[in-house]
Amino acid sequence: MDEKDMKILEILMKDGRKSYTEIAKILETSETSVRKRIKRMEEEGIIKGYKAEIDPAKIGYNVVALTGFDTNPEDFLSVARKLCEFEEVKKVWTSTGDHMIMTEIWARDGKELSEILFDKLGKIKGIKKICPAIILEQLK
Amino acid sequence: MDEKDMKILEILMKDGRKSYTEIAKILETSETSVRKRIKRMEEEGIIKGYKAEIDPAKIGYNVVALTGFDTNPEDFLSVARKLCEFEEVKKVWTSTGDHMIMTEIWARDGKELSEILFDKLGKIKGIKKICPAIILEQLK
DNA sequence: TTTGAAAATTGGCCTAA
DNA sequence: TTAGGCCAATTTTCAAA
Repeated sequence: MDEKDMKILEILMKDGRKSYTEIAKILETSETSVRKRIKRMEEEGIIKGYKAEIDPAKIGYNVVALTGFDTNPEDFLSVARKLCEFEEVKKVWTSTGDHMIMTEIWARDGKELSEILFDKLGKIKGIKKICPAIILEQLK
Repeated sequence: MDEKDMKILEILMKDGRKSYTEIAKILETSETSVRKRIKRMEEEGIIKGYKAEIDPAKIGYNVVALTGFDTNPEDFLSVARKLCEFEEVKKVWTSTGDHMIMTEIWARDGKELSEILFDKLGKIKGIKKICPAIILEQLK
């Protein structure tokens, strides 16, 4: 990890499809150098992958909620792992603060969110409290 | 937006660098069809962009915090916009729930997080309360 | 670092539904 | 009018020298 690696990452964080050639042009180096650095960073897990960013509302997911889950301490990890298995649950973090588990959940509308939270996820053993915060807008 | 578009999106959400050719092979269709659909979805803003996913800890950002901000109602939007300007603030959402503004903030260590939150961001006019939750692990 | 072949991208033009 | 087939030119990728 040097200066050059860092610059490559900055570029790829903004545009994950930028070609090796273009990156090389920006850094004033060779395509080979850039490619080998990226390959290495992928292998080392520095670059975990590449994702297309989708606008959920434009494909019918009009309700996205940051949702905290509180659990009994002993069920904490099993609940977190279980949450990962659901397609609707796009992100799962364990964290300090108000809630031990934080998630991002996509739903088509409020009714569907309610079903996901309270019918599907609410049945997971060990959950004591569900705290949804509906996202109004993603500014960044 | 039909079935085929949806399948393309699912693939690109998992691997944003997959080539048109490969996607076409998976869907058993032509490269042209895939390419034109992706172009259209990019133009319509369904696909907002492509991003490399970086492991923050592996590049020295050992402390990532989901941080809620409370503001006076009249300063709400200006604070949210201001937060977007900081390099350390990777994501900004406005939301219902406990906090009107939620963010994801990267720092090298606890000391740096403290400086970012209370020296830099804390000075933004209108902020009433800062509620950081340090991420222990991103499971999904 | 350079070189060259294979693969992917891109644009234009065309047809069919 | 739109989705997609076809072809040709260019660019990118990737491995070997």
